[in-house]
Parts: sequence; structure tokens; C-alpha cells
Amino acid sequence: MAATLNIPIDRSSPVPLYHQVVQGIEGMIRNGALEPGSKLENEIELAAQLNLSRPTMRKAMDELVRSGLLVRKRGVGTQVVASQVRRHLELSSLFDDLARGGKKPTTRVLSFRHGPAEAEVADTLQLPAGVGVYHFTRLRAVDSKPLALMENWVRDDIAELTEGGLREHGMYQILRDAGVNFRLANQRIGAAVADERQAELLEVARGSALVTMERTAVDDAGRRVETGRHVYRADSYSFEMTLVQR
Amino acid sequence: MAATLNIPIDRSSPVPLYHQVVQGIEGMIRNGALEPGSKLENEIELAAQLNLSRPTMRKAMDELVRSGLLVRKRGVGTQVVASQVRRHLELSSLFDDLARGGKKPTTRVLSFRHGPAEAEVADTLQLPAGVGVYHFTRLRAVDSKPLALMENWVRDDIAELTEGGLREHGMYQILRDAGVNFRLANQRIGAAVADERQAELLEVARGSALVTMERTAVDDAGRRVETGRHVYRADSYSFEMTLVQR
DNA sequence: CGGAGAGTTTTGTCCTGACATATGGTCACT
DNA sequence: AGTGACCATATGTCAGGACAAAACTCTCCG
Repeated sequence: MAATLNIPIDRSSPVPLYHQVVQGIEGMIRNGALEPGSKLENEIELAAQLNLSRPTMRKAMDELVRSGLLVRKRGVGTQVVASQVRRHLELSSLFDDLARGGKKPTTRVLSFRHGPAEAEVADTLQLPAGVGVYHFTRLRAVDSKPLALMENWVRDDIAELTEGGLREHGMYQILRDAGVNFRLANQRIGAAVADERQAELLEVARGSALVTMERTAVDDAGRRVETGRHVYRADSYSFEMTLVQR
Repeated sequence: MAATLNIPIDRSSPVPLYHQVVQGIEGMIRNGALEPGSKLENEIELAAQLNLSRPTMRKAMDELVRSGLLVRKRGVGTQVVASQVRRHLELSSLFDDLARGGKKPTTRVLSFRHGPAEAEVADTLQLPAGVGVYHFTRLRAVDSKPLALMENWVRDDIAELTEGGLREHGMYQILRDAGVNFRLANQRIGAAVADERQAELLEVARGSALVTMERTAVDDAGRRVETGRHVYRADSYSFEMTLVQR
């Protein structure tokens, strides 16, 4: 039995129609109205039900297929894959992640410098001549349990950073508020063992396992805005993601 | 100066037109014909140059934007972001990755069992009653240097696995040859320190850092085919990826 | 009774056309 | 000289139609 959709479409909303459909189907999957494995009506029929054109319907389903919620097979139909799809790794900060999870992250700024960049950093960020960097290290804790030790370099010609601001807000939020639109980031995840200093700050034994992450973020103008090296307590943090075959 | 495209389009090819464009632009970026930061002609003009419709051109550019090679800004235009974009984390096996990189991976099968599943595995794989699993551990090495220790569970009602087959081929290749089409995988990356046994097998000191990965893969019929726990030597392996803001 | 072929269904690709909207620059007015 | 309104430009969204290709089903023939 093929499932039909019951999604309110508001044509006067600024939200694109195809995105309303995406949200609608996502909602139906999460609340169980569409069970994993169930088959959807065909695209033409669904489009007709919602009074949309097929390309619009298809664009919505494209997104859902890409995010891994639906599976299409030519000549057969479209199926719900799983209700338990973790969101793809996002281009967001640890601070935002924690805050969304209802936690109250606190930040201690361990060091804060502003000046010319070392050669390696200037190279990584592809800094133009004369542009300096903010260089700072932070310790992030949740419920007074230390979680991450973060070292970052941010070019100084885009936004003004202050030690106080970093204590109160996530770095990404500050940069976004300053008009930076992040577009992509290159990221590398690995592992290391805690040295003396890391162990003390993160309140773990020396030699404990740490998750390491290096990231360089690029904004919509193609500028490399930020690069950083983070280490996380392995007993409290890991990276989850859903990979989708294309 | 806006760049124009010079891409051969073969309308009789079975490769979709939009994909030919994707490959063409990708090629021009990689070989330097399109420099990072350079601006492309507008969509309508590019479509006209290649004798394509705008939707087709747009679909091609959509893919490139999603993969992080291009950046679009409404009212402004489309720019090349970077030549150095790592491929997105793929749904493939370590074996394939290494083989593509020109390496010769070798596999030692440490244990191989076939029988009913433990409750936890049956739950993770959502096994129907009566379906058993293959359970095996493998040690993968490159140039006789051990790299990864892998423990996997595969449901036994889809393909027949043998110890000899696993020695010769990657697990994913065997399953694909058996007609399994993987669609998505949930994956978690973390860190740990090597215990006595891991240290010995991977030829590192006890207490060395290891990258851990747990993965469960789902095929196009929605079946959870495989789950596994892998550990990698942190000094030779890390996960690289490009995140794209949507 | 079994297998090959035809037909149906459904997604995949591609086209033309239209209007909306954000951005950046220009020009006139203050 | 500064500022606001206007306009050109380019991407964003949406419609409707057409044909291709894959996968399943059913029928017919051996």
C-alpha cells in the first residue's frame, strides 16, 4: 500500500515550496506517520496531491534522498529508508551543537593574542600581505566537566574578536554576526594521547585517548577565514555522521 | 573577466549531459584552466555556449556547489572556490581506498565464525528471526605495515562469505559482487588507546593512540547488512572530509 | 510448466518559459 | 559630497511537457 502525503503547503510563505515538502516529509518520518520501509505514491501522484509540479516535488525528494531518508529505484518507486538518520556532520561550532542539545557550555579563554601570522598559518589561510591573525586557545566545558581544548587562528581583516566576546559566545556565532557566511570546511579527524598539559586541563589521566580535529573554514567569498586544532576527551565526544551513496 | 567553458558535450553518450558538464568543470578546475577565485559566466550564457538548457546547466552547477568546488551568490555570480577540495567521505571500504591510492593492501583473517547472532548484534542489524551472522576479525596491512584491526558482523542471508574470499578481496567488494547495493551508513569516529592485544597486532606500543570507527551499513532494500568496529593506527590514518554549508 | 518477450509502471533526463529576489552599481536629488 | 531610489544582473523558484530507461508483471508460446 503506497502512502500518501498530508502536508500543508503555504504558497504565500517565503519558504520555497520544495522546502516545505522536505520539512513535511521529514516530519512525517520522524513522528512515525511514514514508517521505515513503506513505499510512497509515485512522484506524479504526490505532486498532484499537493498541487505542485513534478519538478518541484522531485527537487524535494532529491534532497531527502541525498540526506538519506528516502531511497529511489527506477521503475519501482520510492521508499522510506530509516527514521534514525543522524544529521550530516554540520558546518557549525561545538558551542552551537551543545547549546542546541540543551547544555550550557562554558568557555575559558586560556590565551589571546593578536598580531602577524607565522608562516605556516599564513600559508594555510592563504593570507594576503599585511593581514594578521587572532590566535587564541580556549577550554570548553559542559556542566563544569572539561570537554575540549581548542586552538584557533582567525584572520583579522574580517571581524574584530575580543577575549570577552569569546567567553560569552561561540566563535562561529561571533563571525556570523559580523557578516561572515561560511560555505565549506576541510576537516581531518584523528586520535592522540593526552600529554601533561592537556591531561591537566581536560582533567583526565596523562596518556588518555583524545579525539583530534583540524579544520579550515572558507566563506562565501572564497576567503579562508579560520583554521584550528581541537582535541576532545574521547570518553565524552565522538563524531557521528551518515554517509549516503550517490 | 568571466571565464567561459570549453567542454565537449556528447549527446549520444549514455552519460547524462549534466554529468558531462560536472566532469568537464571538475577537470578544468583540477588542471588549472579555472583558477580558484575566478568568476564564471552566468548560467544562461554558459548554457548557451554548450547548447544546453539552463536547468541542465544548473543541475550540473548544483552538484559542484554541493561538492564544494563552486560558490554561488544570488545577483552576483558563481565563483571557483578551491582546487584543493578533498572528496567527501565516501561509502567505501578501506580496501578500496588503499587500492585506489596505488597501494597493495594485504589482509590477515584472524578469526572467522558463522552462527547465530548475539542479542546486541541482532538488535543493531535488526535481524529477522532465524537469520545468523558471519563474525570475523581481520588485520589489514600496507607494505607489510599493519594499519587497521577490523571486527565485523554480516548477516548470512544475503551473501556467502568465506575466509579465503576475505583474504583476497575487500568485504565491500564481495558484498557488491553478490548484488548488494549499499545506500547509506551510520558511522561514528572516536579515539582510544591500544590495549595489549591491539598493540601487538598493530605493532605499536601499548598505550598508543588509535582512531576508532563504528559503522552500520544499509542496502537499497533497507536491510542493515553489516556492522563493524574498526581501530586504526593514529600515526598512519585519519578521516578527511569537506563539509558544505547548505 | 517454464522461460522469453511484450507491456506497464515509475523514476531519470532534458527542454522551454516565466517570474521572484538578492546584490551591486549608477544616477539624481538633497 | 553624501544618500536614497532605481535599475541591471544573476541566481532562486516554479510550471508543464516530452521522451528515455530500468524494473517488474503478465501473457503467450514452446
